[in-house]
Amino acid sequence: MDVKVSNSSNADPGSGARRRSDVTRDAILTAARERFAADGYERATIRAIAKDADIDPSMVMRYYGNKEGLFAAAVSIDLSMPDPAALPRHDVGRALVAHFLGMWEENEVLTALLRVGTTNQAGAERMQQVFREQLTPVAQKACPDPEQAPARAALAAAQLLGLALTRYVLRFPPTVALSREEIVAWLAPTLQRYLTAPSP
Amino acid sequence: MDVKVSNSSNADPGSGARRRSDVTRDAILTAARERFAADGYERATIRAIAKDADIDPSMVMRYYGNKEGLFAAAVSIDLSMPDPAALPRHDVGRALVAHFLGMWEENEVLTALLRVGTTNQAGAERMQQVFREQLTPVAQKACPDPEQAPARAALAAAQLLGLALTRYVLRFPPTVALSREEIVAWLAPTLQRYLTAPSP
DNA sequence: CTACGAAGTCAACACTTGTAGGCCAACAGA
DNA sequence: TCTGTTGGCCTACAAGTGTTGACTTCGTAG
Repeated sequence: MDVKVSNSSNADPGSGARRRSDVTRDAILTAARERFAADGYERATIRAIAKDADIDPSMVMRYYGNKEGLFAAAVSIDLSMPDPAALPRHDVGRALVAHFLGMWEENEVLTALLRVGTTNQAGAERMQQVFREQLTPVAQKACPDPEQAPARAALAAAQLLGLALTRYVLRFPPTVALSREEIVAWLAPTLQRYLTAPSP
Repeated sequence: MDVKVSNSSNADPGSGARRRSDVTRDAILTAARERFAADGYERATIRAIAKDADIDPSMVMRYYGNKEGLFAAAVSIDLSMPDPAALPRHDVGRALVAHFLGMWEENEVLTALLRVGTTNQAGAERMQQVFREQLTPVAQKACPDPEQAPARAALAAAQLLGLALTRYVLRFPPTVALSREEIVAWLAPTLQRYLTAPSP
């Protein structure tokens, strides 16, 4: 229950006291991310994760308290959205789609969160939080009326998540077959309209 | 193993020999649909479904063989797409969005399939099949080059499934707050473009 | 070197899961 | 009425789950 806060991601060797166990902790997190991404919450068992990380299942409990704690620690998302002010307003749609495609392909955490979000309440809330905190600000800068930002961000999220769902989770063959350039070309005008066009 | 084919959904009282157990079979299917929609595949246990249907878990096994058999029997989807020929080509986007919204709100099976598809291989394949067989023909009639129909249908599916995901599964508040009319107004042009516009 | 705390191992727990098989009651045709 | 079939319930099992606590090993400060 009294799990100590990990600072393993804080790569500051000066102030942060690195513990001897940090390598194990990271191995657990890496294995957890893979399993959650591949199997979803229920089928990613602590035993399987521990086996992947080549440690004892009880270590997972010791370091992360319980399965939910492990999930929370494993899935911390930073969409690293570009500074909205720096985005060209007339091309924000294209920039967003390209950015998201890159994020999604280099980072399995997003797939993990999407898989878990559909089955697990905590996962769904985490997903909400990520998009609210990280996508809405962009919408706020881009759209004509700031009050509409949440709705416009939600529309954009629907399009982006739908693409991720069909491409990286359900793996619809035609969607997988599309090149990144084609996807950008098709989706950019959609995002552009959701974010900047006047309300229909 | 030798599960007999249910004809409970075939409401032909003349030829189809109705069995005494059909009411139980239907109760099981109804409960299964609810549980799969609410909990996904893993967390929808046979015991819970049986309890909802007010029968013994072993009945589920007897009638549907195993859990996968139950899922297959419970989730049979008919999007009942309107005849593509009857659709006005210039307004196919609006018609599609409206149709899908109606389908999704009256039929929890779609939510069940979406939830299960993200965790379960069989679910993902079933989902693929549904969209391939039922959405692609519409795209074929609507789009300029029939060869592009799968890709265009996939783009439309991404947008529609993304909306369903954020509205009915993840329940993003801004998406839930949108009225059906607003959703149609926003998404119709997108679908229209994905299906009918020239390739970008 | 020694002692102490951290890191890691092992075995077990309480529980849930899908699934199997035996048993009894209700029905239908003779 | 008797008999074979169908519908239904109960108990049980083997496997797998998250989780716990006691034990051993290791690294290091004194």
